[in-house]
Amino acid sequence: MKPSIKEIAKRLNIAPSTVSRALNDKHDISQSLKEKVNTVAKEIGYKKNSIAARLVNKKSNTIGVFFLSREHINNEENTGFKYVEVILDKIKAKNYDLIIFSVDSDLKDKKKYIDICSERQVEGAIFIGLEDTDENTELLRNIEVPTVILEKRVSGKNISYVGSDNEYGINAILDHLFQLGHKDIAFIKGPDFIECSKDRFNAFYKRMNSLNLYREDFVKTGNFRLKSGYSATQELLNGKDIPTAIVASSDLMAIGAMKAIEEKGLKIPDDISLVGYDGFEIGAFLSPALTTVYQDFQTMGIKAVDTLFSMIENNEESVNLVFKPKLIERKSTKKIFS
Amino acid sequence: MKPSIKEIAKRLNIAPSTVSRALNDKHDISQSLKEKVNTVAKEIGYKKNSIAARLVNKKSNTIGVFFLSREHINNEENTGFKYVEVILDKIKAKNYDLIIFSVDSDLKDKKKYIDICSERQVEGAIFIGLEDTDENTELLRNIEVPTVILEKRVSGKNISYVGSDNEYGINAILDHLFQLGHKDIAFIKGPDFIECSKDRFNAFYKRMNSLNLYREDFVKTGNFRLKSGYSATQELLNGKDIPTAIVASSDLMAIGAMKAIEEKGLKIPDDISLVGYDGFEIGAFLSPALTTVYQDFQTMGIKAVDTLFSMIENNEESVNLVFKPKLIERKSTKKIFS
DNA sequence: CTGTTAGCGCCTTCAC
DNA sequence: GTGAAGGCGCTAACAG
Repeated sequence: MKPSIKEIAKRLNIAPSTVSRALNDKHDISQSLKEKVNTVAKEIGYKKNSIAARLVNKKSNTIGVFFLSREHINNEENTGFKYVEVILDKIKAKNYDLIIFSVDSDLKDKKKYIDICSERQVEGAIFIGLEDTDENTELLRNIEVPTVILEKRVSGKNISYVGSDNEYGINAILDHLFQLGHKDIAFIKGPDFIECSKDRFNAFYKRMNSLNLYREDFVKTGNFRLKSGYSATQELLNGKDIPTAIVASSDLMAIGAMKAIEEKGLKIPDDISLVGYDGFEIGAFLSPALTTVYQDFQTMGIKAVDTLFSMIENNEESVNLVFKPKLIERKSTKKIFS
Repeated sequence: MKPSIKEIAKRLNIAPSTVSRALNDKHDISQSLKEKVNTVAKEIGYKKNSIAARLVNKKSNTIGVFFLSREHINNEENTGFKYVEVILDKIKAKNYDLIIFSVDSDLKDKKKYIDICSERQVEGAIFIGLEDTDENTELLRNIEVPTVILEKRVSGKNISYVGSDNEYGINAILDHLFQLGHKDIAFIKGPDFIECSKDRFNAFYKRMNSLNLYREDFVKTGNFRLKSGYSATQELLNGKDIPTAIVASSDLMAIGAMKAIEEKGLKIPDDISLVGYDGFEIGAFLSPALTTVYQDFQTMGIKAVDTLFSMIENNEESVNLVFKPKLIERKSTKKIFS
């Protein structure tokens, strides 16, 4: 049996409530008593039962982090982890606990996200990797606790959105390529069930089509993973015509593309230009160093938590935060001869 | 006010305890009542307060995951995330909640890990990235809840260890290099406060020294990150003698090394052989594809959770699980002319 | 300053 | 089958 507050009370012949107040360092307790209490507490190895405290305080001090879409995109290749990292630190810094929910059983239980939040009494929720196809999305709109959804626009009274301007990013890439004289530009899409992935393709389509440059045979679909970029590029290079530039909607797919291009005996950027998306640090170390669009996941994660807490603590309204990514020109793109 | 069990009881004119039993699908409640209760529960949007339930059940249903050492090694470069991923899924599949603790405030609060576990009433703990320098380690030995520590050997009644045989891995690399005729082998160490990092270096030292091949000027220290591999290699290549092979104790450092080697105008593997460590998928896509030692983080994570639950649920004793990594020969190593 | 009382929301005896 | 009572460990409100 773990020692409780009562045990301390008994030993000191005082009331449990007094012990509680002493332990919580309340003003109305004498210094000497506090010391005595703390001494005994240490002696018998007392540790507060935070579950009990949370029950009476009606405050769970917990944020629920939903880390989804990992059955489709995993580990090294999941940008979600980039958020998780800072989110973790920020939330802990606020002295909140953070409980992570994942697809696996939580979803297979057919538990609605919104119910999970209720049961666990979380005070706020953050969603990473919510997919378009997720049937749970509709229900989410009515969530009662402050919520931030990353990279997917879901409207709701308590829901804030933090995301990146994908159209801006794609246009930055295209501006760059156009400037270098490219017209035959291929695109490696990400999966359709991911909003940012669709956004990127749509931006590409819109711009290219408006310039009468869009060609369907220059579009292949991957899944953000290395291998898929590799195979998509193989298809591309085995087509009738070969593009002068390839835009991959993730850095990892771009790295896959590099391999396919190299195997085909082509040189980057001399024979073909290549652009990635995400701005992973590793891109700078490749040869050639990868031109890409940098997304500041760190800042976005921090802002997500800040937003969440201003909703929780200051009752502020939900907001939409859209960050502009930034083109990083490196060595994988080059002016075309024509 | 969220609806409670009492509310349902009132509406149905029955006792709260009956509602509780109905909701928990106990045997001694009539089917018809159960249905009625569930209907009303749904109507008024009742959600169990798991905090209250946990208090009376004296079961937190929670595993604490301590994800440390992230201030030193972050995001893309932290292999810890590879564990987190599977651990997350496995624990959720067991229907446990998982609360993540991180360095930041948890540690700066000067809270001992062991106290955090007590307060949160976690039923088990997993440590990822525990550093050698962590003053908390000593205290950990006496932890009362079943605990698994990854990649660091800490002995204690309730502590299991899951790790990788680093000496085996390094020897596999050296065997491979010796077979290719290399003798002037350089080593890029990881940081000293990480046990596996030290293990790898020690294994290197031991073997090389026993063969009278060890040279101090062929050893540089990095921090597992890309950049550090890059700079370490620069130093190496600017030395008086140049090694014929470089072993980096992480894939990421090896990738940094590649860049430095290339910049120096040297070719891999013709001028210099390079070996990584970890077996990141990306290594296969580099040019040349990176020879490395593969560690099955996935399996190790799974085993860690399995071990934890056999301690928790079946009261089994703590164990030490050591996995053998596997050399993957790719294109960055080559026979030497001499 | 400290003790008494009551209750957070739920679940488990023990009656009936 | 169902109801009543009590308590998990802690804290807030009110006395004194």
